Amino acid sequence: MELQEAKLKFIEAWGKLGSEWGINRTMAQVHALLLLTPDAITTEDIMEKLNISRGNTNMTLRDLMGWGLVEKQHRAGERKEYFFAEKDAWLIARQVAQERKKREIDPILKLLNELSEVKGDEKDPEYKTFKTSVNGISKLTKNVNKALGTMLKADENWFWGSIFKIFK
Amino acid sequence: MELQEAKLKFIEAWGKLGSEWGINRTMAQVHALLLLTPDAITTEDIMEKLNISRGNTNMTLRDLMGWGLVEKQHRAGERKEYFFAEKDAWLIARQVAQERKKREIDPILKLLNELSEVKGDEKDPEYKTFKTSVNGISKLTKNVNKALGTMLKADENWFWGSIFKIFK
DNA sequence: TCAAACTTTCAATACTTATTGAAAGTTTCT
DNA sequence: AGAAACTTTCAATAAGTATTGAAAGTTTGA
Repeated sequence: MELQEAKLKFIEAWGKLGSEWGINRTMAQVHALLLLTPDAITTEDIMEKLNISRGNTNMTLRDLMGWGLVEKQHRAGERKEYFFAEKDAWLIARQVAQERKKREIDPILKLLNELSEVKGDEKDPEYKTFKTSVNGISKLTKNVNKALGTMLKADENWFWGSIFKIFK
Repeated sequence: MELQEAKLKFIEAWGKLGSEWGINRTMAQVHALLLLTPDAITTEDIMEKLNISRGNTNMTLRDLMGWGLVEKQHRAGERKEYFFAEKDAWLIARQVAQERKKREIDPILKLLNELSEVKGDEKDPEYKTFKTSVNGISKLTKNVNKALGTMLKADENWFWGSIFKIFK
């Protein structure tokens, strides 16, 4: 496979994966492009390579910066802004996990806690089922969340060492 | 909070969470309803409670059965079909993880392997960056996938014991 | 202060995905 | 075989998301 073909395939696949996991396809593709590009590039470059509009490119870059996946670069004597992505896979995973934890897991946990408090008649099957389901999900989510929190605080070496040595 | 209000909130939140993670909102809501319902219920019941059409209900139930989250129940002397959901949080998480691994992670891993094979000039920065990014993502994905695979095979007790005791 | 160079915004529009509902299909009973 | 009871399909449509592009905004240097 040619390098150029491989790059296109990667960008396409990354976009698809993103959309399957609730991340805007364009956002994933711009990210992929920046991952594969050695130096920082301009909005113009991105528009051209991915065939997307200026507006879309601008908003997507803003989102990516919001996720901490992309940074701006100013160059002395130049008016244009340049963008580049962090290329370390572990740091990328960390940022994405952190962002989704904050935006999605934390709110649902808050609700699950409230729902766990709901009182009712222990003899009522509706109540018993509600409690069983909510408590089970709540407990599991809390544990997953705790694990995620620990990983987010941890550094790369700890992660590769402690976690993956469990799995052969 | 009242039980009925709590149930509605749970269904709504579950639907939202689902859609944020690329799972059809209705599918997540039907699943939530079944989780909260002690006994098996009919298509008609679901249509009524969630205000959705017969067609939508039917297709959603089919999907849920495809994910192994819901089962059909036949009752002697009855023509109608009844549906119910597995209520154990761990089993649910397992099924969802298994399904997404198969549909989404396995294909991307296959591609990453192919992309890792691409040869090029080690002095070309484009090639070097491509290699670094793809290899990093590939390695991380492989490890996560391996971990997931082990967990899927493992039983509940192993999971709660071995994994979560790492995190305080 | 002006205007060129560049960035940001957002209403309009295109695209994607979900949903409806009625017709077609199936099963079961008499 | 016929018809009632129920399920499935799928073309049409609605709803939800993403994208465009041109106008407005900003910054910089002469």
